[in-house]
Amino acid sequence: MNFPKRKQKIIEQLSQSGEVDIKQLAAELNISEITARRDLNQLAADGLLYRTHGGATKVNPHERPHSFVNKSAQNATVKDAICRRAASQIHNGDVIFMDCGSTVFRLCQFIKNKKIKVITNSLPVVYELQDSAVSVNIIGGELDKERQAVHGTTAIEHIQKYRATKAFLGVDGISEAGLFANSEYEASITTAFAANSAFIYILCDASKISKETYLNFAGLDIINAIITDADPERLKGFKESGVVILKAGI
Amino acid sequence: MNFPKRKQKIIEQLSQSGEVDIKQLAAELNISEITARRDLNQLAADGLLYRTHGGATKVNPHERPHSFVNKSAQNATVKDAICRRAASQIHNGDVIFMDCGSTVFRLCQFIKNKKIKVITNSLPVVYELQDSAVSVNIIGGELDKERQAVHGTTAIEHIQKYRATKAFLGVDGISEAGLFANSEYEASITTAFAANSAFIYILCDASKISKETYLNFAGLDIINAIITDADPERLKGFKESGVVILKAGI
DNA sequence: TTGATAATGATTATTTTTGAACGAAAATAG
DNA sequence: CTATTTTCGTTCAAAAATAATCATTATCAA
Repeated sequence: MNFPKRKQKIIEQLSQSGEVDIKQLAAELNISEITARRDLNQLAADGLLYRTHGGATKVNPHERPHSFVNKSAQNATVKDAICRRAASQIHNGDVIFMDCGSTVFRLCQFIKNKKIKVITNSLPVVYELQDSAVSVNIIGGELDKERQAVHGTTAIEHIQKYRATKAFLGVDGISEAGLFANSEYEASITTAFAANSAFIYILCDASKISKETYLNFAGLDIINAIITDADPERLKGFKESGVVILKAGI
Repeated sequence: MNFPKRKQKIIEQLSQSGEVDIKQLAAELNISEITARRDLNQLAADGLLYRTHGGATKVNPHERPHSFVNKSAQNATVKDAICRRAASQIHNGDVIFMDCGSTVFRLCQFIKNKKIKVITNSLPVVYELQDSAVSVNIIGGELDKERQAVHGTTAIEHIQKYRATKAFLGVDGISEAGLFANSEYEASITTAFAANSAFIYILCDASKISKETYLNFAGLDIINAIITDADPERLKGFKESGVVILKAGI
């Protein structure tokens, strides 16, 4: 039996019973445990299930099936690890900026009970923090329906009125040359956030490291730290810019 | 049984009975007390419950995300009739203000296909117009979670930057003495909308007519028209202020 | 056939999870 | 207020699961 066939069986059983077990899966599909594990890992990487110790469970049977949540399902485990690390940096009383990246979005679940203020241009973040202890400040301006976020000159002016203790931002790419974005809009928002925050964290998974794409809108000097799952070896060059590297344990 | 599975059980029991006990949990899930304790600690760290000595309690006794929807569903037919009339006043190219009232919210469904710009402080309106032809501009500022709307000085400043052709606003009461609101916040937002719009409509069902409540924040002179299902006889006195009465046919 | 590539399995080292023990802290009873 | 009981956190060890590495097998094209 090949992988696509097995994948189908796994998904099927998962949707029925809600969970699968490595041992039982190996026996049932007549494969070794290591292969069963590899299968589950691959499916988890595609966001089709949540990996657990010894097996897997369905993706969020409890959470609201809102269009917001879907986009961020890719690489959920890696992103969650990064966000858990990020959340440990946030303490009661903080005022934080959050931008509209899918990684940053997953930070919401870990800060719901903190007594902090969040200033954001991301609708999914607003929605997610609606029933939480967090005080939310929405950045005003034109709504970009594609990205479900606010942008434009009004948004920039709004940001400039506020000062945050910490900013948690995503990028499309980052290298020793600095930060990269796929659009001017994202770049200007990120720059504004960075200029008005005391400490700036970049959240990015390994795929963004050393990736140079479209617009190099700022140098590494405007940020203070990078939280990532990537091997610190790959980030050695970054340290010369005084950027702190925080490794997220998966 | 692994952690995600246990987590699910714990949350489930918590939402039912409101509290869990370490000993009972350990016996029920067939785990040691120390593991039960660790589970509760982790869930508490993620803000999913409150840790107590010997157990845990629910974190959010008030489930209120439906309150807005419920309120908006009351008198639905009447409100829809009012909104249908209001929608007939809106044409392509208009720039309109919409506030956070439950009546105004129902206007969304009638304008989804119009090529207009909507400027609003209401989150439900934003969500509702997400997949529509309408270009949305969100007013920035502090989020009032109770009313799911933005308010505060930043919001007022934001409104003052824009000019609308028409404004569609709700009130808590209206009489010959003018407009009434239940809070300063709503009053200041309504005033700001009115001051920056060329033509101001008030949407209100019969129950609001001649109702004087709490704060009389403005006279009838700041508005141009009232769209209502009420008998025009009851509104005779209003016409002396130059206000147009538009009767909504049920 | 032959070589290259991908999938699978086996082995080992590492990590995670779990439970037990014990002193410290908190709640309760007297 | 003190003593007792309960609960908590920490440390340590065992067991399970995992990741990493290497070997084997299967597949496919030249």
